Amino acid sequence: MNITIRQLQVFRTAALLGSFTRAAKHLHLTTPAVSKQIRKLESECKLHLFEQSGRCVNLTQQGKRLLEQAAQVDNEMKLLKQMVRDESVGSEVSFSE
Amino acid sequence: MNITIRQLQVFRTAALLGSFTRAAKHLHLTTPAVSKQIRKLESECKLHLFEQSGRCVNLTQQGKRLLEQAAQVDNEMKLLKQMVRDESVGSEVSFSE
DNA sequence: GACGCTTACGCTAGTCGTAACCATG
DNA sequence: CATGGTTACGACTAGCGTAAGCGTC
Repeated sequence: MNITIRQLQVFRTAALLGSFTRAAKHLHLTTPAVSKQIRKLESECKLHLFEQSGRCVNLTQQGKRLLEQAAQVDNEMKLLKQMVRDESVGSEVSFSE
Repeated sequence: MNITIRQLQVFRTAALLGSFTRAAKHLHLTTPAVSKQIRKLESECKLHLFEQSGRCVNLTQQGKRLLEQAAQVDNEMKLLKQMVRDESVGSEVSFSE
């Protein structure tokens, strides 16, 4: 069970946008990259996250639950990065990113 | 600013055990691996995390603050993994890990 | 036939271990 | 001189892009 922040980030984007292609554009990636990250996450979790109905993808029930929890993790991670940013401003030159 | 779960995990272990070598043993890694992860995390955050006093390492003030926030992230991540584990048990065979 | 997800293949970057090095007690 | 952190180097894995394939409208 090796879940990465990156996988959750890609998963969340795809879930919220309802499309791998749109998620890819939003993250400045390609569709295959998104597809593979999702697939890897699914194999790590041993869960079906998306259901392909026609030409668009929808979250499964398990996917929805994971999405909620992933949002929590993402939120804490955002707080951490914000804190890091505040700290580094006080001590040395902060390079814009 | 590309911070990974892995880096935070290694950082937390090293901080709590007060030693890179002990952290390495605890995580089934080698000392250089731990040292490099910490160093990479420091360069990503642009923060000094550890202060080497003699032959043992101690957290700086910034390090202590990061440790607290890292614990929050780790906690949410643990909840996520727990949730995943519960879900996958209900749907298919769960391989022990 | 256009759009969207998937698979195959190659490349680059990240991660780890072994070995050698340096500093401290 | 024993212990602990760092640097150098090589091997392995992961992540991404391009190209080609397949199904749906």
